[in-house]
Amino acid sequence: MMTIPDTRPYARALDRLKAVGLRPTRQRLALAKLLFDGADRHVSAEQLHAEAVAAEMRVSLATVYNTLHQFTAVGLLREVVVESGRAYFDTNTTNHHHFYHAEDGKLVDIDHSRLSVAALPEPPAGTAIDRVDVIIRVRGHQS
Amino acid sequence: MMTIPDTRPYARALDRLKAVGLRPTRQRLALAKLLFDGADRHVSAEQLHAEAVAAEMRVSLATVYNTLHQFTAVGLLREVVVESGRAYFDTNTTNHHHFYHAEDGKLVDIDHSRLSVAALPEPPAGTAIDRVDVIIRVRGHQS
DNA sequence: GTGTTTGCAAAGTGTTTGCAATTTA
DNA sequence: TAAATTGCAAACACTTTGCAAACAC
Repeated sequence: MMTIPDTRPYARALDRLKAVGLRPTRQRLALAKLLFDGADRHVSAEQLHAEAVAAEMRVSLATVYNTLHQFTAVGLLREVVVESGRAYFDTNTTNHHHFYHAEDGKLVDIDHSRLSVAALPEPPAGTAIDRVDVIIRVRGHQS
Repeated sequence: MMTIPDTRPYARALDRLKAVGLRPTRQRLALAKLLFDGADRHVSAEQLHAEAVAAEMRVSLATVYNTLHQFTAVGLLREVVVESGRAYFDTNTTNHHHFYHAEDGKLVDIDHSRLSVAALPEPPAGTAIDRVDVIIRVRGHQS
């Protein structure tokens, strides 16, 4: 089955923004396009900003931060914490987990169906489970 | 069964340092005492520094950072990443997991035996699993 | 027009580093 | 005395904020 290429380059990004009720500003459209047109991805603010600059989209780093947080707040992105000192955002907002390769800062999704966390213990008194994150830290093999 | 109180307040800390081959300086002894004399705990550098200052132990924040990393390097501590922007260190170095309560920054251990991660998927080509971290994020109930 | 969003530069947070002075073995 | 360790202050990396100008509706 083939996909017909979209002739209006920002159409998809526009739809996404409309769907969540965020004003489709030039900057938000540009970032949404980078993030959502294509396969799922994991980005840091600096990375995304660099890409936007490389693609001649004029966006400030402050706006990239704001936008990533707004997108996260409305459920378009999910924040992944793997390293203190750098925030990653994941375009895959379904229930899933991650491999993390610290040496090169790369994340790889693990579908929820491929890993099961059995028998969750009772949370501390007065609290309820919000979400379960599994991070499998990996390293380059040595044989 | 009762424990006889230790009359030499730094004896345990001293033994720990000797065991891993770190010079027992005044600062390291003080921090080891705060960390290891008592139940397992989770601390950030700022927290530990504040405690040391409160206990009249003269230690600079830079030394607290250095010491936490040295202790981690020799296996006396384990770093727990739950929040970008703040590093936590855990005195429990056994294989276990965590509840994390973001609102008050508190961690609670989950013994390895109380939670099982079944059927780990194959790591990406060229990598091997280093360690598996499960973080269960919790929030104060609303009924 | 009115309220929202942006970009800049400044401020903030947590952490690391260079190096002279101090301490340990 | 030689080598390791400390503390300070400066530097750092990443992130957030205040506010005037620009933009969307």
